Amino acid sequence: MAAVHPGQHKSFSLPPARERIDRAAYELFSRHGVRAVGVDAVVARAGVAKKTLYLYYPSKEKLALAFLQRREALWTQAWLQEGVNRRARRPADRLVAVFDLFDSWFHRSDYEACAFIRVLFEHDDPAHPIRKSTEDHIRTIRDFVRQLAEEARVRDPDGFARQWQIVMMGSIIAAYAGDRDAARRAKKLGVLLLADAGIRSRSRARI
Amino acid sequence: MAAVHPGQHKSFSLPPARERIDRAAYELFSRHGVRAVGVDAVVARAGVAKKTLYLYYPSKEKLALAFLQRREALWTQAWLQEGVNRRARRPADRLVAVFDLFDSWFHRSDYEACAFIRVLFEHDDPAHPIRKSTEDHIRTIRDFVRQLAEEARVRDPDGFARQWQIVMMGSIIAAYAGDRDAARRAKKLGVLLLADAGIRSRSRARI
DNA sequence: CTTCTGGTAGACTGATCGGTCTACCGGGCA
DNA sequence: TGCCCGGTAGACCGATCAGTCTACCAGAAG
Repeated sequence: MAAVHPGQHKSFSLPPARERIDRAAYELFSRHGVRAVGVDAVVARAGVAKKTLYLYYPSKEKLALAFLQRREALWTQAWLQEGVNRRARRPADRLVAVFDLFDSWFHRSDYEACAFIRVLFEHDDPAHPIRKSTEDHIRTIRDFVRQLAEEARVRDPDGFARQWQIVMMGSIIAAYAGDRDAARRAKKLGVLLLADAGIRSRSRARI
Repeated sequence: MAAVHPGQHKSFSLPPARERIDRAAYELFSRHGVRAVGVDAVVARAGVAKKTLYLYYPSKEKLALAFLQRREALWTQAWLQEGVNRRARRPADRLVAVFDLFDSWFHRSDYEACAFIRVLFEHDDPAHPIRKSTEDHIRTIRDFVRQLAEEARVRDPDGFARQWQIVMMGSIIAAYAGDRDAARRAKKLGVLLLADAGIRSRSRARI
């Protein structure tokens, strides 16, 4: 028994098998949802034996929860949060930059919409762990928006963040239903909201 | 062979069996979506033989399309459109009344969110007939909003309607994710939009 | 009376689901 | 050399899926 953690490879990285499973689950669940994708499809895409998947995850549900975690790491944090922080400095401009990011997202040919909303709709039982997890991840996004709102000295940061997120989610649906310019329309709404909150955003003139 | 239309009962009404099927499908598909509900569940709830369902509908897909039609009749027309027309007279006030209706909807204990959005997310293939149908029904709702926007003499009725629908759909998701006051927040957004379009709504003072 | 019709009850098919299990394999290490 | 271990390939299980089929039944019509 060597002094390595269980599940840890000798090269001090995750076993390639597990990483391939996580990646395959991410690609399939992001695009098609959890219900529509069977474990056989995940296993086939990962190029892995079924038993290997069940070595790392005791059930499909746990795999789905891990997928939602990964979605938060890759989408919410690495893409959305780092994206807006890179695009602007002032908090109000960072808020508006959300919709600039959305605009490029909506125009991707493989636009897959929001996995959290998609999986949220797959479970109508409010007590189901997967549903509660999606609500947590949606709340995390709102917390990020509220943080920016506080930095921008908005009057009611919580109410502002909830309104902002309504516009975010609504534009995601609109884009998925065919309106690829939904981000541009959402941006106008955002600028209106900021103006109403007494904040002047630099991006206003650019519309 | 009597002179009655095929499929028509002697009492000049739809056969009770078919009506029970449609009602059962409506209740189940509205709440849980199409994918999550099996035909056996529909049949059981309707108290009908499986063969009877397949007498009226050649496949589950056709049943789902009929359900979406019924949803438009009951939700879009009878509930939403007639509701706002009853609540207000001036077009701008009717627009705002959408969110008053939403508020009572969101606070129902059996709030089921929007079936069109739910079913839209169930099908990622843009060419799938069910997905195209949901997009049609979403467009129908937007047409209704645009009609009101035109009557309210809004500058860009199409753009306005698309923004209005972004707020509508976003609030539906927010409410489903736990924020039961989403309609109140959406109403504020709507009033902002109307004010920006140069329209003064009567409901502004009431917020 | 018989016959036709619209319906019921439910067995059945083949596919697919999540999940388990056996048998095997190859590289590193003692 | 031989063993352990992470992994593969894939058969298998019971449940459920959409959809079909047989057998039966009640009421109205001729």
